[in-house]
Amino acid sequence: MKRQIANSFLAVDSVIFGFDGECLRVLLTKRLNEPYLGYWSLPGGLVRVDESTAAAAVRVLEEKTGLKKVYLEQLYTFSDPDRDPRQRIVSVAHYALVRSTDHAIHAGRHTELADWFDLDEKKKLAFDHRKILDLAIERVRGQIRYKPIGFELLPTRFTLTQLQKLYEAILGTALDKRNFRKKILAMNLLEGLEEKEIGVGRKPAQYWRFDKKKYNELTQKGFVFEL
Amino acid sequence: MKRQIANSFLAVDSVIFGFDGECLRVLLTKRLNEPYLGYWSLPGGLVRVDESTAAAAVRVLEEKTGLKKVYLEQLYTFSDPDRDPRQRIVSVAHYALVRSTDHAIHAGRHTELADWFDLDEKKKLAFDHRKILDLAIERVRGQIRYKPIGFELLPTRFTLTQLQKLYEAILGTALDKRNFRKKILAMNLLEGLEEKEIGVGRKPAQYWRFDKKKYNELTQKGFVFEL
DNA sequence: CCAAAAGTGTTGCCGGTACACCCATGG
DNA sequence: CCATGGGTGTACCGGCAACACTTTTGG
Repeated sequence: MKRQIANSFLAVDSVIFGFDGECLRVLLTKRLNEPYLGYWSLPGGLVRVDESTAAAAVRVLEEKTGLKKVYLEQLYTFSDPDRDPRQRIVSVAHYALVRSTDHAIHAGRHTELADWFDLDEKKKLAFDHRKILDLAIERVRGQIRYKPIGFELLPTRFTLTQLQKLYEAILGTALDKRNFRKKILAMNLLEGLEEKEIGVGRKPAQYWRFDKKKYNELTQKGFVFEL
Repeated sequence: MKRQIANSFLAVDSVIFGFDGECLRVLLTKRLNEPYLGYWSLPGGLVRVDESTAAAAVRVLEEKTGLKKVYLEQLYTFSDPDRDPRQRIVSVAHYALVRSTDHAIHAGRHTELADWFDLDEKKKLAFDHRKILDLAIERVRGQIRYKPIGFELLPTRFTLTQLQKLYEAILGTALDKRNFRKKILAMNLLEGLEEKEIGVGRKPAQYWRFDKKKYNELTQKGFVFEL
């Protein structure tokens, strides 16, 4: 009954987060086969025999979205023997943070039907993917407070208002503009750029850039990011 | 060359922490076979075909130490194709916190050579187990601050000094006695017991108990443990 | 000149930290 | 009566939260 080809045991599934300026979103793909035909699911694939799961996640992500060099981290390994009705498949779930939700989806459309979904649209997903997604959300909520991962979701050049909107979207709370700016600028991790917004019918905002090098230096000296 | 029996792909390795009253320690087992014959290694074993990795970790832990019902959590999945020189084995690492280091080791001795080691004894371990151990230490250091996992390492009845010693051992810093007590007692999660120490040549200390039920209630209301 | 978002300082409060002495017991 | 660790209160300081108005641009 259980046709267990060695490497079909191990899979990766990725929770790919993007930010549209207002909401945090996840990239889902529509299943074209049984089981769960027609359901939305997390993009994933089998791990090859001589590939680490991290490498597999990177590969699958590029296959589905065309994106390379995204922030990718292991989330949790799901191993309930019944999580796939066909046969046992252990899945090492990862989560990814990508900039520019637009770019990702175009590349994905070539192969499969993929789309971005709002997080609070509590759609029913294939397999145990709802559980995986919920865990990923919880993880991102936890990490955003004390790791500067938010910048992975924004263009390299961003305004403080964009950054604040992002934090508000992820944490689900409103933040005070002045306090937010004070705190984030006090860390000295943002480099102010000369350029400003143009063509907006209002006072143009300054652009900023996250100084990853400085962050790494400070971290080694015991500094901890916290917002 | 690669004799890949299906379920031999997946293993669990456990980092089992105990506390001896002074230092945090790990339980290691001595390898009786090649490769790494004679090296110390994390206790581990293969995952059975219809068993989740969590179940496998619980089973292996009981086989090696005789302990049941310990605090056990998934840590990370290690999947470098070359991590085992014989063949590819993906390992889902867990970490466990056990009370009473004495009890654990006796049960273990029946089957294999096992012993507790001080954390800063940077012994060379088999496979990538040093990496796993280091990650586990980091994880415990991070979690002890905002999850009440410390109590899993102490007897159910403990003194505040024991608790403080534990925190100092894990965090690697000295803590102020008065501030420590104030903060932990202010959370209202410790229940003071009538009994006191006996037979010590000094003022006897009061015993306390961690009220897990109250913790769960508070947590649901948004309370977060933090020390 | 109007609409829209950008940008900017001060104050009160709470919580964290620093710090030293008396107490109860066994031997 | 001595040694040992148990147990307790206060004062200062810094960081966090609350809060409203002026500025700059495009249309």
